[in-house]
Amino acid sequence: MSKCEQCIVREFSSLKALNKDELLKLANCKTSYTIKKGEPIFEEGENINGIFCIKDGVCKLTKLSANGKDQIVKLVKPGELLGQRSMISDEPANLSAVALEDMQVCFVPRKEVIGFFNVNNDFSMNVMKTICGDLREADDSMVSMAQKTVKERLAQTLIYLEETFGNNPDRTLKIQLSREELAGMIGTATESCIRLLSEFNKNGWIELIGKKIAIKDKVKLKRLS
Amino acid sequence: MSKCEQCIVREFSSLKALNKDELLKLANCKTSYTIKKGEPIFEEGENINGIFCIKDGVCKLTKLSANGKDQIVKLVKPGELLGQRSMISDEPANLSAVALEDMQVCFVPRKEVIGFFNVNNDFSMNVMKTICGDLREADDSMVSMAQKTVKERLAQTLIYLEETFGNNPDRTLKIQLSREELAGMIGTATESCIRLLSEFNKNGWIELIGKKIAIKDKVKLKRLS
DNA sequence: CAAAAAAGATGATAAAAATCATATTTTATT
DNA sequence: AATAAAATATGATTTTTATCATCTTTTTTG
Repeated sequence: MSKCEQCIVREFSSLKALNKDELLKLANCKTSYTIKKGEPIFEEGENINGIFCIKDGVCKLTKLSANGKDQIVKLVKPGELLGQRSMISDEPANLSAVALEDMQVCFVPRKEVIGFFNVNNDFSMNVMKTICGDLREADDSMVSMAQKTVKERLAQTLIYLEETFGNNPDRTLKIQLSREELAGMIGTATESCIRLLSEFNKNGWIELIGKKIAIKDKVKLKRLS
Repeated sequence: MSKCEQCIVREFSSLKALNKDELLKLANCKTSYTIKKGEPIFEEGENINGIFCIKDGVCKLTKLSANGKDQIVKLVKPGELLGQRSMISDEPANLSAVALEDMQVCFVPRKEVIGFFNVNNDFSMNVMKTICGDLREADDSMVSMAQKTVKERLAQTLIYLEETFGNNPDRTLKIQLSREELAGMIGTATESCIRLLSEFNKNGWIELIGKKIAIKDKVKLKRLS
C-alpha cells in the first residue's frame, strides 16, 4: 500500500484539499489497480460505489447510442477523478470508462469520500467546482454537436487534443486515438472522419504519419473551427 | 415583501431544505421581479452574482452559436433555480435565460446563498444533486445531437414537451414554442423543423392546430425517437 | 382597420454526411 | 513467416439536411 501523501497527481485533483490525517485515512482505504489499454474501468449502468483517482494513463468516457456507436463524451487525464457524479447522485454510472493507454488507478469507497465531503469544506467545494466545469463543457459540446459541421468539429477536436495532451518529438499528437475513436469524439461516421483527415492532409493543414497525426497549420484549423 | 415561508414552489427546489430561520433571512434579502415574455433574465457572459428562483412561468436557457443561431440547452420550470453553476464556479453565466411566458422570479444574492450553503448540509447536497442531474442530462443531449437524426430528435423533443409541460384541454402542448425555438431545441434549421412537422402531421402522428401541436400517436413517435 | 412585419409553409436546389463496396495497409495470431 | 483479422483509405451512391426563393397566414403597429 503506497502512501497517498507522496502521490504527485493528487495535487491536480479535488483531493489536494485533504490534510495529513485525511491522507493517511485515504491511503488505508484505497485499493490500487492496473488497467490494460482497451479494458474498462467501469461500465454504463454499473453501480460503482466510490471514486477512481487516475494516477497514470488516459481513458475515454463513452456512452453507447441507440444506433450502436460509442460516443466519446470526455477524455480523462492523470490527476482527475472518476465517478464523482454517481457518488453524489447515488446513481449508477451513466457513462463507461475505458482505458486508452495502460493505466494506474486507485479506488476509494464511497463511504470514505462522503466522510471527507462532510468534514472538509475545501474538498467538497473542489468536487463541486469540477462538476460545474464538466457541466459547462457538456453544454458547450452539445451546442457544437448541434450547430457545427463535422469539418468544424474535427478541426476543433484536433486542436483540443494537441493543447490538452501535447506532442511527441516528431510533432505528432501524443494521445493515440484510432480513426473510429476520433469519429466517436466528433460524432460522425468513421469513413467521414477518415475522408476529412485526408482532405486536411491534402490541404497541408495536418500530416498523416501512419496512424499518427501532426498538426501543420494550427491557424487555418483554428479559423475553420 | 412576500414571505418565502408561504411560497409553494420553494418545495420543488433545493430551498426545501431551509428551516424557518433561514426562510426568514431569505425573505429579507430577496428581491422579486416580473419578467415579460421574450425578455431576458440574464445574458451569456453576464455576472449574475446570485441565484434566481422561478415562481411562475417557463424560460429557455440558450447559447448563441458561431453561426448566429440560438441553441436551446434547457427549459426551466417554476420551482427550479437558475444560476447555481455560476454561483459555485464564481464565473459569469455561460447561457442566457429568456422568458417563454410572463414570469415571476425572485433574486437571492450570492453572499446569502453561500451562507446557507456552508451551514445547511441538506441544502448544499440538494444543489449539488441538481447540478449532477443537469450534467447527466447534458451528456445525454450531447449524444442525441451527435448520433440521432433530426427526425428522431424532433420526435423525442415532442414527447419530452408533452410529458414535462402537459396539454391544454384541446390536447395541444401547453408549452408554446415558435417553430424557430423548436428548431433551436433539436438543433436544426427552422425550415427543416417545419417540414418534418408537416410530415408527422401527414403521417397522423401529430396534428397542427394553427401554431399549436397536438400529439396523436405517441407510440409511433416513441418508436422513432 | 389597413399596412407592415413576422411567422409559418412549401418547392427547388445545393451541400453535407452516411452508407455500401472494395482495396490497401497494418497488426495480431498461429 | 504465413495467414487471418483489424484498421485505414477511397470511390460510388444515397440519404439527410441546409439554403434560397416564394407564397400564405398570422400578428403587430400606426
